Amino acid sequence: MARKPDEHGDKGDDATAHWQKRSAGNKALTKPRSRRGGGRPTIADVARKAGVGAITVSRALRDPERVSEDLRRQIQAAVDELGYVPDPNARALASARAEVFGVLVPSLTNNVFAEVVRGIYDSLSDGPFRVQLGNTHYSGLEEERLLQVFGPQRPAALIVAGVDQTPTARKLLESAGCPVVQVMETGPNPVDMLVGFSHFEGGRAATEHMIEVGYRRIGFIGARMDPRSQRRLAGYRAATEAAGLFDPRLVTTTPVPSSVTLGRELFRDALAKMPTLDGVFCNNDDIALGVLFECHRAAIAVPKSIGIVGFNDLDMMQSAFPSITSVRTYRYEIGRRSVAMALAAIAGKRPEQRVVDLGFELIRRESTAR
Amino acid sequence: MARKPDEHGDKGDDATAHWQKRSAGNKALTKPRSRRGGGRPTIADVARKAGVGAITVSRALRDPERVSEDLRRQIQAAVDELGYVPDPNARALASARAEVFGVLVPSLTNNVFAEVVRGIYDSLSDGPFRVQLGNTHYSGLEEERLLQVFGPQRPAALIVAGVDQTPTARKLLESAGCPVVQVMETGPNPVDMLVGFSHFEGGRAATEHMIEVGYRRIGFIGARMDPRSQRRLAGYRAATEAAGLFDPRLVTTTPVPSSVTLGRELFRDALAKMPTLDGVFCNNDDIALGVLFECHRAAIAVPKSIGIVGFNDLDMMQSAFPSITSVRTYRYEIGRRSVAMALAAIAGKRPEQRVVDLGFELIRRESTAR
DNA sequence: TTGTATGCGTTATCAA
DNA sequence: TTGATAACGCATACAA
Repeated sequence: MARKPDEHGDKGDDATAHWQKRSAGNKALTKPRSRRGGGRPTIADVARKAGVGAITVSRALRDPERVSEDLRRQIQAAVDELGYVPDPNARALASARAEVFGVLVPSLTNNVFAEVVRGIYDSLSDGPFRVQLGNTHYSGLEEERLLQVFGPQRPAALIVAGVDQTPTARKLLESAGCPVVQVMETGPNPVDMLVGFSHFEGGRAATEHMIEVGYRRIGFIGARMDPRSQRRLAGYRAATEAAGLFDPRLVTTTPVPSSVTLGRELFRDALAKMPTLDGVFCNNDDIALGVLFECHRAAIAVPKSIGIVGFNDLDMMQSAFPSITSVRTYRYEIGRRSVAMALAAIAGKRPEQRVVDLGFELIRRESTAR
Repeated sequence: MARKPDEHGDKGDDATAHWQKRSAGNKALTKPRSRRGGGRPTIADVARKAGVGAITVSRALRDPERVSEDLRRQIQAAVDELGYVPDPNARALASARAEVFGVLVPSLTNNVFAEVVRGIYDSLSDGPFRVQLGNTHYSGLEEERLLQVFGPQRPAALIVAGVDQTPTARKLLESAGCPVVQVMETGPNPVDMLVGFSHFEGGRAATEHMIEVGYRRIGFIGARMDPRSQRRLAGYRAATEAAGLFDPRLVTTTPVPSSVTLGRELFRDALAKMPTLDGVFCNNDDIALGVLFECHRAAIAVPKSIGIVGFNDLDMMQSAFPSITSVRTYRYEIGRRSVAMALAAIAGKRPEQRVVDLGFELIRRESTAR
């Protein structure tokens, strides 16, 4: 039952848009009273009304402490009456610094980064800072390009996902002239500040858990395989090798973007390649869910015949049947923390810890309850 | 197995950040050579190097047609050599128009809006426009506040989710002085332009399908219940009433944000309230998945004992076991289309159709295969 | 604590 | 087609 109506226009409206109408009668107003159509009040208007200098208004708005009680009140009254709002562009131009946080993430729809971004937004919604969000599509080149676009804007801070910037990107970050926070990972050489956790350790902990509860032919299934997934795989490998359980044929990966459906397919592949498989550590929760569904469909008992572990601990992991063991990470908190650190740096109080590891937690559930 | 390492600072680094170092030796350079530390090349530098006026450089960059072949080449050479990039803030100030799309969505993590946003970003990544994203948290007041913040920036266009703006918000949109596109819904009185689909018809189609295949005690389960969900519910009600099947006790809703876990709980509630339930139309796919999991857990046969229909058709619907019937919507395409319409309006070619209905499609799957 | 002069980098206006 | 001049709205530097 598809419903895709023909597109229909409005009844004959003239070609002029509502928002263009205003430019109609403005022709011969002789007075060179600004090119702007809007005629929004400026700081000068406020100053005049309050009977003070423009700079005093500017100060009263940005740093009330530095203006006497009296004037502050007069100015506030004038501001309210006129409905004055500072022009962020003029402000940025004059101060050589925009009240903007540049944020670069590899994906907008991947829930993991969406959570980080949400944390950033929530932390910034109070203050004067806007957010300039960029989608790198998991591409280093895109990242470079976006950094080049962000630069001229003179952002107040930069928050970027990951620690694997290209040399060019890294150089751009270092010369950005503002605090930089790398998020979602830990690593040895932060450009400036860093908040995240160890994907390697997360992968290792997940795998060790499976070994501990008795799984012996544990596969790794991973999609997209970005640097973070590579590190989870490395953690998996470290754990299986330590237990003498590693076998390259147990590893199934693809650069294809992750999805539940892909999880099903990869699991089928893995099983075909390695019929004795008795457990899988998945790249992420979508893949894990796909594995679970495929097990249902193929009537493979979970956790008895196959154990499953995911990564990130999305809400659905706890509700799945059986519920799925996963590595819980603190994405929202990472977003919040990154802003807090940047804000501190902007305020001149650089945080003592430039590297913050928020850790993770393995949540054991039915999918590995042997 | 939690791993939450103590936070550790860097080895004693002085309090000065890398990005502040540069301000060190700039003290007595006597020459009032700009307050800016960076000393990035300006349009004047390019003009000098190319031996032309600044305004010609400006024109050559924005509208090459209006500059002679010769000068254009010289200017381009100078630009490349100097690595000149226009300052967006200065540009915005001088032209009274920022190359920014303001985008307002109720949630950053809800996949539905994330897809719309992704469509918007992908459509805008080529051109000069930046995106200013705002999260309204499903609140009309937040929306007003964000609109007030966006206004002074003089955005080139505004894209907002939904058609239920408060009167104040609507006024702000109308007086924004730029094209406005409302997305995700259809409706009678667009502020300017509109692209979406009918949630009412989607809800009705889903319900009619369930009736058609033989379900008789069909419940509605809905979380969050934003205006779009309300319309889906209205569609459900229209269909059940038309068939003489409506009963208020079949409806289970909550303002609580949606999640898979919540889906399980609401389904339990619904079943307790109405043990004869034989099908549920869910608000969205997360809820539907929760219902499915709860059915598994309670050993309720799907689709035999209970039929399930979701909304939006996320990828996991096709992979679930059994696969879940859902109403497919075109979020990404809505995002792209909204940008295309805004861009056309900016270019002075307002699209003939100011209202675009992208429709939906009911995807029948195992969860309703009676 | 407050004000004056000036600059920020770019584009609109108008004339050539 | 090109250019000189004057905004654009605000903040810095410095003086009062």
